[in-house]
Amino acid sequence: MIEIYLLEQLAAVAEHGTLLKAAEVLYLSQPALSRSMKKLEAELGVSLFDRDNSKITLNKTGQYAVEYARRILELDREMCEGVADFDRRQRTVSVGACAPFPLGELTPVIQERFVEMAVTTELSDDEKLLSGLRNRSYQLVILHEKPEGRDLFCQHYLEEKLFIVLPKDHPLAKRKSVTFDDLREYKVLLVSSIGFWMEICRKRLDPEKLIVQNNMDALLELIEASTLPHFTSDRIMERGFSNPDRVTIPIEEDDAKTTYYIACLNSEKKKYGAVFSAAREAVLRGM
Amino acid sequence: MIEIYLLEQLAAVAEHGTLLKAAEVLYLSQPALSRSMKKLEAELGVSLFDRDNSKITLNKTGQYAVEYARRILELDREMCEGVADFDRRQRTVSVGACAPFPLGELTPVIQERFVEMAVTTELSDDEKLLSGLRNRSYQLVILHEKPEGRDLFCQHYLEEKLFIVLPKDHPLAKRKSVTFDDLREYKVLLVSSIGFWMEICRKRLDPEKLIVQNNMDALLELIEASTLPHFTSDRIMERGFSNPDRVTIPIEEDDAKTTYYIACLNSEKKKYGAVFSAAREAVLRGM
DNA sequence: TCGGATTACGTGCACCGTAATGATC
DNA sequence: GATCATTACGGTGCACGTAATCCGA
Repeated sequence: MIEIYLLEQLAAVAEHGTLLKAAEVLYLSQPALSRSMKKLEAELGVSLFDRDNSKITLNKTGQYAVEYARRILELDREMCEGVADFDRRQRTVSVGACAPFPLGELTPVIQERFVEMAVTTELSDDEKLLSGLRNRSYQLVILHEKPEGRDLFCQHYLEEKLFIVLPKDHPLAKRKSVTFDDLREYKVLLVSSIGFWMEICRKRLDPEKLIVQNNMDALLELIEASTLPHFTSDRIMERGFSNPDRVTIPIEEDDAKTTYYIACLNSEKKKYGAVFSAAREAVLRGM
Repeated sequence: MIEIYLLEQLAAVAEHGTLLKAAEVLYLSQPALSRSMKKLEAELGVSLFDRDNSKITLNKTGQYAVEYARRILELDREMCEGVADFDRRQRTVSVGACAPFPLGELTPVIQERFVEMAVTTELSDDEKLLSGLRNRSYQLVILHEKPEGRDLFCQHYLEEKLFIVLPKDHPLAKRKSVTFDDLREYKVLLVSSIGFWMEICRKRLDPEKLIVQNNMDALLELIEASTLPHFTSDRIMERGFSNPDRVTIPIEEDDAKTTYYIACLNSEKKKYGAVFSAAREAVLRGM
């Protein structure tokens, strides 16, 4: 069998034309390369070069061999990366979600069931989440629309409903409820990592009026320091986050409430079954 | 990069289950294999086995790696054979023909133009000759039917006409010409290597009456020693083969005469151009 | 006690580099 | 005299084997 290092050297010679240049690139001496090429020819039982006593050039057979060499080298490289990648995936659960709240809820549930494994999380939109699920970039995803497809296992997770937080002297502060249209004329504080909610805000509010922070801490500072409106949700409030100096008003719109679904590949339903049931129980307990 | 010998060892371990068995098969000691597998894991940066202190079994990643290993090994093997095969083809012209006479004529013509190369010849039927031409098993073929296909270059070669050779006292000896039907009731001597003529004989004569020799010498002996009819052709007689003790009568049938064509792949027309023109000239000279 | 993996240690070969030689421009 | 391949020779790393150890049925 031909060893890889010989194929690497052959490929380098093919690429650089002379033994000298190839040897430089390979951090090797010409004699070593010269011998290697001879060895290669001996092992294959054919001559790969036309030797002109001061110049070697690949002959037809040599060119043919180089094609094989490149294919084998490519496969070898692919193996190195592929195996490492596969291994990493074996030890990590990648969770993708369309919104931060359900992700924050689900992550500890997963971690609890897969103590050995790393849990990585990511926000994205439903479409990318689904394709990522199918190409194994994600093992679990949280969506805000029930997905199609017999290859998927999907379970209802929880609901979330948006509220607006206003200073007490805000023109809308006395309202029982508001709509997105009511809010259109006001500036609103937002953090960028809110998943699909950002789309909703961009669509239903005036994009010019959105003051978006990349950093959660920055947002909290601004909430403290300013009197600008910002969003919250029933779920967040349940977790005890509220501000007695402000009023919190529900947004009465379909766009302001959503249902989350957890999904995985049907083929991995068994593996993640514990997560699904734990998630269901957690929701029931929380009610 | 992972060397081939490590992949071979991995594949053997995967195949035989234990290091011990695999080591035997590989003519290697267990320690060597043990180290190799560790080295492989180190180079890939992953663990491939579950080690149970007295038993190693491939884990998921290991199984995944084995798949790659097998693919790479297969490609490496394919390279060894493929390159040797390619080289052999570079140095040989394989000629296939449907009949021995034109093959015997053309072979020296080819050899003259490709002095460096080996010329191998083979008899077969038109169909196999054409498929062999297309899959590069033959570089040149001699057919008795003009082939279809834009990928082929084809040139008329020569005609051949069949005669029957009879003892002077044979019932048909006085005839100016005969048909296959006239010959049906008589035993006929044949040699097996006559290409497509054999099909004609089997179809037009009584197969039971054909006395087929595998060996040309055996045929010649029998021709001398017996008074059985046998075939010859205008072309063979031109070459001076005739027997004054016998009469030679033409067979007046379409099936008893044929036209030969030489063909090669269009893509190799340039390479074999000299053969085609030399063949044409030889035929003209011979008339 | 046997099957099977690992550790420890010494050895040889195969691949490498340096230096010299050859060949062509 | 450049450039580039090959031959010659001496060095070294690394893959190997042997022997010893460990562990579980």
